Amino acid sequence: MIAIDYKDRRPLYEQVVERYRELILNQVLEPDSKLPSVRSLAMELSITPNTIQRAYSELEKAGYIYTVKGRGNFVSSNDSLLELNRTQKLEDVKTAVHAAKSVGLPQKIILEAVEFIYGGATYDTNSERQQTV
Amino acid sequence: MIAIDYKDRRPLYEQVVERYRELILNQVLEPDSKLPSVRSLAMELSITPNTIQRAYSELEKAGYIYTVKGRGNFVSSNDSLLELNRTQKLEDVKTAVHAAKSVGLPQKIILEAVEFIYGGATYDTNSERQQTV
DNA sequence: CTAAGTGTATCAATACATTTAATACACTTA
DNA sequence: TAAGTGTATTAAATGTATTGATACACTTAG
Repeated sequence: MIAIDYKDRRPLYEQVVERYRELILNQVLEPDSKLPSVRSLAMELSITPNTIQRAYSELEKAGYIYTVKGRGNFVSSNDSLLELNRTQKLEDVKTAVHAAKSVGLPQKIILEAVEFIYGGATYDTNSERQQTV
Repeated sequence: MIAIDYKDRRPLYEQVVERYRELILNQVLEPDSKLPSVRSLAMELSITPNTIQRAYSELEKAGYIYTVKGRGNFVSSNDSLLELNRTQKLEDVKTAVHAAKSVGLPQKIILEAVEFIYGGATYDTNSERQQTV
């Protein structure tokens, strides 16, 4: 399900946190579904269980998962986190657009890119198309 | 001109690189203008000259500045770097928009944000307004 | 109940990158 | 010549990540 990138300068535990954070926020993993056990994921990634434990404890502290001793770790259903993720994603767009404007990229280019990504050619609201998540 | 953020987890030298990179790419610093000397900037930021030296050598290696022994470090004029920066900024926008779409944000919201940032209400090309860099 | 699988908590040791500190040397300019 | 510049080197201190090895408590399956 996930992989470690040794070219990535970030710590291993942080990479694990990041991967699962995305999987959960993008609702690839359903609420209450079980994560791999500390030891099994450690085996799979060929790293020590301690590192996985650290990743899981961070995920739990941030509210992405909940832990049941003796049973395992499970995806928590947290609507506020999902909503926070949405607003964060919009902020990211704004930040990127600001940066693009600051280097002189014309508005037209940006608009074209947005339209292309959303697959439409009009500015209508009813752009409810199928999403290839 | 620049500042160190000790809450930032990244290394000091990398922060210095990042700040000057932006100043140069956004053309706040003109080509051939002189950067602070290794020792003076170290004094100003209350860190060791070694760290500044490392930052400057990275900036030079990447082509953002050039060095003259005994004289100092100067901003280099590198059009390809500026162009690369523009395309990178556009890529950043696309990446952010993709992420926004993937969490269900409607196209309309994105378009409104872009229009607001560019200060216009129309979709015309001639949106050559003054930029508050 | 027992065994296996689970999370949790420690500790020691190692490895690595960052940063500091202290020099020393070569070059340029006033 | 003196002061300011970049450059190079070495040593030490620091923080963090990671590993390895245990040990303990809990839950589930048999």
